[in-house]
Amino acid sequence: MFALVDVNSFYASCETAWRPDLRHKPVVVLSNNDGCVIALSAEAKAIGIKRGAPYFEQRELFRRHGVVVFSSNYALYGDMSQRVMTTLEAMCPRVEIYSIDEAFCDLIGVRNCRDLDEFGREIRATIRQHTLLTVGVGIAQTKTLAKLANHAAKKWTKTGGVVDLSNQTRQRKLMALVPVEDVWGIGRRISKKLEAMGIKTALDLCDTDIRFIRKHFSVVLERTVRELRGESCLGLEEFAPAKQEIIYSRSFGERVSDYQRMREAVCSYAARAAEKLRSEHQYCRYISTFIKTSPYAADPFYGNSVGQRLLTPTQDTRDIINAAVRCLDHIWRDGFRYQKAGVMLGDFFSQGVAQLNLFDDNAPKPNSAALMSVMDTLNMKDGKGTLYFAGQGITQSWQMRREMLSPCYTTHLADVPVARAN
DNA sequence: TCTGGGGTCCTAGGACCC
DNA sequence: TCTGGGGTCCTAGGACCC
Repeated sequence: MFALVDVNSFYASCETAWRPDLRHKPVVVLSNNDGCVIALSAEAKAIGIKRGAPYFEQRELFRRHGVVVFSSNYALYGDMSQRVMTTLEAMCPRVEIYSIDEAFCDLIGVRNCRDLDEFGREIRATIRQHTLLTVGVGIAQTKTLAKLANHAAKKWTKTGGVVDLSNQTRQRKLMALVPVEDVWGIGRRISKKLEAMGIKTALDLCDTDIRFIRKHFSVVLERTVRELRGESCLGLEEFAPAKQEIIYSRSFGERVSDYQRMREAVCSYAARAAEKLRSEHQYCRYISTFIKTSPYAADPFYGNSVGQRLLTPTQDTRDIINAAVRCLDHIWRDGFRYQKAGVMLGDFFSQGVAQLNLFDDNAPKPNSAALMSVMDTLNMKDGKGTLYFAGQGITQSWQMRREMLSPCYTTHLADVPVARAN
């Protein structure tokens, strides 16, 4: 038995938790670079603002309705997330953190001594008490059904935010009401195809012959159908498997047209990616760089990527910057207004030296581990960027926009204003 | 003027081997 | 007239998730 617990309007709720004056007001949070809307409070949803819509298109609507707008503040959301997960881990024997705002809980054991619905309500009350955040709880035999139950808990307020869907008659009753595109694992493309086949509700999908699904779709959808029928195919993954790749990419605050500035950005992104790699205790052998212009702009599109395989796995920022810049030099073209770049690391090893190679012009550097550890320690201590490489540049005019950033209430207390004039 | 970022899994197709 | 079969590995691209 699984419970899916997720926070309502997570990013927006993190912002209002620290601003009681904003309760019951329409609040939205923007993506990086203040690009589009990624989170909305209930009041903002009621106005008809859409998730994913570009900010600049809706600015007028926001102004008319007095919508309060925030840039995303991941330092705050990450810390609030940890508080929610810690509470869950104290209440449930096994927890899988599925994303920044949701977790699956294993209810085996709990089921023997507690009423599940009542337990769900206790989770909800405790998290609210600890964090001021409100969660929805869905309970069922499979992850996909638990997701469905959670969906129902959010949609129908009279459930009080908790739905126990372990009863099969209730499962079928609910599935008949849920459009197939709302099922976990069914995206836009597959729901279109299913609807064209006359499969419109979750119940239609549940009752479709498994051989038919297998013939027209992949094993992924087959699993979803089995899970809707109560056959558990996806287990609880309490310990996250090691990552297979690490990506660092950002849109630029303003378009980049000259090579020097692009090189600065790529060096910085490479350094960030290398930092993440070391925090995962991994070494990589594959490094790639991509750059692209805006797909929405009227001017001709250019996007390209190229990768390079090293002879020896590394976690040294200098190696990674070198490789990323060599890749950039392969794909750079003058005369475009670039919107975004990124650096990807792959082909991971848990130890550095696989085998020393006679022909490696990029051989392991002496004292590399000590140098990297000094850099990481310094940079962790006082936010980011105390110590950096010359190639990353000083002015960094390509940095992303975050014009409506809230204070990092829980992690950098010095930033929090005592009183706010407004 | 202005449209996010970071991941995973699966499949098809090509290269290569015997 | 007629030109095999089976396997692995790798990569790119599609689809999905939050």
